[in-house]
Amino acid sequence: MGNDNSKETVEKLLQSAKKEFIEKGYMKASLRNICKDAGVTTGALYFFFKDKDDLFRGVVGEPLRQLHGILQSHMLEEMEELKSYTPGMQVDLENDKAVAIKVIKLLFQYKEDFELVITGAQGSGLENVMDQVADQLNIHYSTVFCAMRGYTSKKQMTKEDKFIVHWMAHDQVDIFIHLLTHCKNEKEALRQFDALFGYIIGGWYGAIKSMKQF
Amino acid sequence: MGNDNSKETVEKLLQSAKKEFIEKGYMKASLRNICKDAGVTTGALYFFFKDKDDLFRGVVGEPLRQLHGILQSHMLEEMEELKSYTPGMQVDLENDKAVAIKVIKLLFQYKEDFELVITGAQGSGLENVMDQVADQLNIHYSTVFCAMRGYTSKKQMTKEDKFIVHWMAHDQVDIFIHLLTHCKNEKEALRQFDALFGYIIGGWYGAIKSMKQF
Amino acid sequence: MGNDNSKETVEKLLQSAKKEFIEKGYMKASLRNICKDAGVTTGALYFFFKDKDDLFRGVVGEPLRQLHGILQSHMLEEMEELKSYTPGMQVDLENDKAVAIKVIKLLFQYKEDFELVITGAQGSGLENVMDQVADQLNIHYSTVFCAMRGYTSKKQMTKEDKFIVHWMAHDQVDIFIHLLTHCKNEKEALRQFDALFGYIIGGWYGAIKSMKQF
Amino acid sequence: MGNDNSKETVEKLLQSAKKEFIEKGYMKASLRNICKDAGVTTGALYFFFKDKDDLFRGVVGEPLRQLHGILQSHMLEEMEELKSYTPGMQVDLENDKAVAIKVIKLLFQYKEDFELVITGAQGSGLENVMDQVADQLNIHYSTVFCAMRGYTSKKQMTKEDKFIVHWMAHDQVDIFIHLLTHCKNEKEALRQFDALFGYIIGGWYGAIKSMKQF
DNA sequence: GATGAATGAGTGTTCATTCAT
DNA sequence: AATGAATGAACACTCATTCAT
Repeated sequence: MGNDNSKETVEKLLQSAKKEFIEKGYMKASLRNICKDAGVTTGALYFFFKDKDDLFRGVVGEPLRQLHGILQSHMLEEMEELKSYTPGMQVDLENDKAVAIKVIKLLFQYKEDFELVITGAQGSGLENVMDQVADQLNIHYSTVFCAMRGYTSKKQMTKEDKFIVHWMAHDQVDIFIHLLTHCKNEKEALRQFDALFGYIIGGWYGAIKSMKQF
Repeated sequence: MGNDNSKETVEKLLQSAKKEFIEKGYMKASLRNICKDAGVTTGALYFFFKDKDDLFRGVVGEPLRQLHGILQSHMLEEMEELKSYTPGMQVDLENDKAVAIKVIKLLFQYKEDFELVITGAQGSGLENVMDQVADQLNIHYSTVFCAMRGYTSKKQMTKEDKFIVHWMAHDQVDIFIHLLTHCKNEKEALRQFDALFGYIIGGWYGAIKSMKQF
Repeated sequence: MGNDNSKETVEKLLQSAKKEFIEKGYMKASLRNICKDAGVTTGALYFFFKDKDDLFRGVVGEPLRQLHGILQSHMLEEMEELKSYTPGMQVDLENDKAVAIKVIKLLFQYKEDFELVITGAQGSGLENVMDQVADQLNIHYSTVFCAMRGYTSKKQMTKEDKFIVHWMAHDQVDIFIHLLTHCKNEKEALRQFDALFGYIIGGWYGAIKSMKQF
Repeated sequence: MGNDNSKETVEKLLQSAKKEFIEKGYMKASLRNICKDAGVTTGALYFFFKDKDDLFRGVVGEPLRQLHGILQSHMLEEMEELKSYTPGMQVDLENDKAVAIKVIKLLFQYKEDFELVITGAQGSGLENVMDQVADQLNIHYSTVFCAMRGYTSKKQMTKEDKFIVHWMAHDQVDIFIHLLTHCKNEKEALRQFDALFGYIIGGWYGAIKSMKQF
């Protein structure tokens, strides 16, 4: 079947590619260097990957898919819960915290890959992928925000509401990135996350308090 | 002196460079295109600018210098004030707010340039310049933090203290960036800043509250 | 025997190849594309065909062989007839016309294939195949020409004789090509052929008349 | 000014390019080979020529422009003449012959270049340029044809008229090509052209005679 | 102050073909 | 009869930079 060799080749290629992408970033990375390092010709690379972008996705795609999965399933759950939501009910932020912890664990499991996506994806098709995560979170936070305010539809959100929620979504992402890039391991990140979670909650109430219409 | 012509040439070059850098980002920008657009040969460019990086600095250097200046002088003032600081005194956050407003005004005065630095500097020597701003702010916030806590030396800061202060510095920068990229003009930015300032203050207290040793 | 599968594979390959060759021409056609379209690996292609050129011949070989056959058998007949030829005898051009009609019918029967040979064979071993047809016709027309002139041997032909005969052979081929590429079907081609046959006959006499030695 | 060197470089490049294009045809020609042969780097080539196609035009463009010029000015003259045309007047075919002779002279002046265009342009932007010449001639011959027939407008032409005129235009081009590729010099070509001119005139009348509506 | 020419290394990508299995 | 993997050379083209004039 030639299965052994082929898997090995792909694996080598992915390893060499990761090394090069991390070192130089997507744009400056050289496919020739990658192939040379993998001990393979460029033709072989193109047998397994459509193009440079596809190779990049080969390196970081799986972790991203998992991240997407966690967030997606969390949001589906939430949809279920909100069906039985009645105004005045307490919105459970602990659930959010649990998800965040899951995310942090994933981030550190694939530390190199996520760092690569964050700092080295420019020029690739994934250069805005973290913004997409922020957009996903934006939807989530909008829902929570409306629930807290007793809005029955997102259409009731004012421009200012939307702005602060959007900011929060972005900031949530930045917190994850900050933890990933400033903590040496998962354990430390989880410890620091407590304060950061306090920060974002405090921030939220602080922002709302300073908005006139309350 | 031929001063007229030379200034014109430099000006044209800077304009064309800005256009190209904004459109393509530092790395993908082509000096050839810039020269063609400026109606000038590459040799002329290299008479005025050392290399690609120097040209980039020529485009965004001045706004960055002004930003740096605002922050620097603010911090020098602060140093003066803190000399006469005695524990128990109220730390004036309103001063911070005033500086932030100055910064926002500057950001919108040179909107294109700062956006360029934020999104298109990768590959240039300025790719980390916003991190340097965060580092500057980090020093500032450390000082304030210590004052609030009654520390007499930064050496009294715990690891956790340092972490949250570092985060705040980064987040402050992100707030500026968020305002710049999400508000259509200075006026709107200043309006939204209120809530965001509330956010960061609230965040601060929220973070501190959640830290055990308090 | 596995005969069924193999025939299917070859058939698919030939179909896909024809599509690709027509679309891109011999040189720009990609064996990879052909195999992908045929749902087969390149190895399979190379089991049935020696190389790219052989594949091209696989597509257009049969029609070309038939064309060659028609012309060949026509020329053999002619050889027979000319054995019983005596000077002064009328040379029968109607026979030529009959052959031409056979050719036109064949051309339209395999319209795509012949168009492919005519416009897309460059780079392949068949790029000059229509010139070879012209050379075949050249022999034929030389014979007819000599008969008309009362020459007993082709050696009696002058340089000018040879030139005009050669031209006629080429032009005959061009007429076929013109009909193939400018008429939408066999029926229209046969109708237009009448005028074109008139043209070539008129041309012949016109050419001869303008040659001094007559 | 560097004028001397630059002109030399371009000249060398064009010479090497012509050699390579003639030998291999447009598609198979290698820019690398051309540069190597010219003793120049590929970058230098791209300083003078936009791309491969531009280089090809650099080689054969001038002759083509002259050919176009001859035909164009001839057709403008004709337009003038036809203004004073009255039905029944003799249409002067001698003028056509004079133009043809001019063309033949041009063809042999730039023999290599025209042969290149005819046989090696496939894949370049000039691959259909001889068809465009035929189209130019088509307009011309339509005019002459209508004059001969006493038509007052081209709209009176039947489908068959158009077909035969179109064929003649193509055949006229083929005659030029045939002379170029089968005669060793201008002198021989001009001599053979007489017979060929007789051929085309004879062909014309032969075609018309065989069309029913006369 | 500025030109125009040239460098030389580099880019991602594609190709027909081969061959062990 | 056919696969899947790999080769290795080639491709057109772009780049920042240099330098004599």
